[in-house]
Amino acid sequence: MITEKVQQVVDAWASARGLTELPACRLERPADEAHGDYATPLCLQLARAAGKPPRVLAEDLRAWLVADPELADLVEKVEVAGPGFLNFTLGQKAYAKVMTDLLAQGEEVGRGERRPHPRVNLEFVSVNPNGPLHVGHGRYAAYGDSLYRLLVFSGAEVSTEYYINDYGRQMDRFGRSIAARYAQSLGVDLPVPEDGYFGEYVKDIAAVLRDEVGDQYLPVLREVAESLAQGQSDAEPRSSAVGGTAVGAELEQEEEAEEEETAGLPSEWPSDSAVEEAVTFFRTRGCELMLKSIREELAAFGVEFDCWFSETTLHTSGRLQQVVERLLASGEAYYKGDAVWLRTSARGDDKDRVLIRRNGRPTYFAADIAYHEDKLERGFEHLINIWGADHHGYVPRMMAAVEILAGRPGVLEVIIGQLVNLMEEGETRQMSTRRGEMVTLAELIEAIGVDAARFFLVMRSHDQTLDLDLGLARRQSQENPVYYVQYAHARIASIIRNAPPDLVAAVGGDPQVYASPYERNLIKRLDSFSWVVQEAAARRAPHRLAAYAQDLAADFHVFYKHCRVIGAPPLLASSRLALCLVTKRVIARCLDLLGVSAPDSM
RNA sequence: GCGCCUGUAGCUCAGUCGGAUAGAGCAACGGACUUCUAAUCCGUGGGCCGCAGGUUCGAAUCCUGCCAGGCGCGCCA
Repeated sequence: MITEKVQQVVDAWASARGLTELPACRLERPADEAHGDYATPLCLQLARAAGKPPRVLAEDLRAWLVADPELADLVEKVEVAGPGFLNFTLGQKAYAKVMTDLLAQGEEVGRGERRPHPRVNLEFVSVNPNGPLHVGHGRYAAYGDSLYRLLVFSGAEVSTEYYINDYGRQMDRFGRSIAARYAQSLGVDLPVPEDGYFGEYVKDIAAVLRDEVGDQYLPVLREVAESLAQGQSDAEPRSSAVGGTAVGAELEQEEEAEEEETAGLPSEWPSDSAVEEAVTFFRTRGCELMLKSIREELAAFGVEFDCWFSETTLHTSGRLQQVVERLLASGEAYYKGDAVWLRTSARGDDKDRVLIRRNGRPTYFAADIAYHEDKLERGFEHLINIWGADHHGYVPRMMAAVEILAGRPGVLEVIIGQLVNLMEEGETRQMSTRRGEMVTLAELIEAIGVDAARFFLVMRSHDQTLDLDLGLARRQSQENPVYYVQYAHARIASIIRNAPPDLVAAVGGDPQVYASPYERNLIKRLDSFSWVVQEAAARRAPHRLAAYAQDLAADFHVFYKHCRVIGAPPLLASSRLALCLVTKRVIARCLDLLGVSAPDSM
């Protein structure tokens, strides 16, 4: 509030002095209390352009600020300090005014003005439906969902989306793995393919499908098993690559690196129509079941999506072929060496990329282009994708592709989240969906609960790799800062419960008195909430909300220690209760934006 | 080799796109419950902001080079 007022006067002053190129007049909270409640280095920044010493500018501006009657009412004094800082000390009225303003905003305190444009599409998680969510995915789920809530609260129009990679060889392997477990459970020794999925969850899916179809697919799989037994002499074990730890990363992708392209099913399995049909069944149903479980797990984690988009539909609807044809027609794509390429190198990529392979099959990239075209056609004006750091090499080509589709740059924004480093009692632990070695999100939630897990996963910058030691997390969950914040909320709820009804009813109607530094610090913190929201949204940095919530809780706990509410003289009591009420609302909002509950008692 | 991210207290990390004496939590030590919830509060100790230059009134922040760690660089998905 003070910031806006000061900005007005500064603008007037600047235009009167003929100063343009004005940097934003930031009011900072100085570390040293001797420097007032707020300070700005504006004049230092302006000195060069103005051709005057900063202190001279500051004195001049100070005169303007002091002369403004409205500002003079709020600010006790303005001082020129140091090399040219302007320090503001707030007066009594400023605190009452801020509080009146915050109270009037009710539950919506801090919410930004609604901006219907640009319509934003936010895609995140998008885990392949061939295994359970692990904690790495959990980080993107927590981050993406908090970002979504934050963007909406800051005023943006946002829709969330999960892209289902339910097409391609990865899914075939998944289907064959389920088929093998299905056969095994019925007494047929059909081994899981070497490039298949070995996790226990595959057996669970197989058991469900066995209940669904009985032994319907057993004969055909028995034939497969016999055929494999005959020709197994040339099978050689593939070395098991061990990559980094993996969060959005799927190790299986590395392991297939040198593999030959094959059109249909992998070579070991006979490729007749009956086998294909069986595999299709297990793949399709397995994918559905896996997706269902992923969906339920995310919902339990507090994460829901507006749209679940299937990659397969891009292939079956013809959209993929159509977009490639359009790109060829416009000259953005071309034939070379029997393959179709896209001119991404003309738009910042290292080289052009293949859309349609020599063998006629489209690349994953081509499907992604069709997908993003679909997003644009659905009316989205800004596309945000959250990817793991292991996909950052893919960014330039996708940016180029969307630039071509949209006809202008800047439509696609890719946020790269760093990975989660899994540790077990200090030892690095490798993860692989294929081998079924992972710490699942469900495990983490079971160990420390949704609130602590979400807070932990989102409280650090997404640009920072995150170390997670499950054993340590379990032991230290009581130290999770989320409880510190929640406790402040519960304490306030308790005060409100214990307060006389007439006191609660009177809140907001009284003139307010805030004289102590504990009350004033809390008010200043609350006053900055809307700025924090806008800043966190603009920088795609929900972790700032976590930091803010901790600061706010700390300010409250100190206030609580020193300032009694119930039993204080009536005017003071209602003023303080108002402060409690606003604090409670802001804490609850912060926690909600982080997907964390705000309990009334602990 | 090239590209992206990171390097801040013993540990985990903030640091408001260049501001005043670099912050918090945990860990260590010492205090505070007869009062609205002690999951709290108060105090103490702890730092070549990876290293070296540069830009300027001013650098953890911007630029260059180096060092270290993570990730990536397919007609894989």
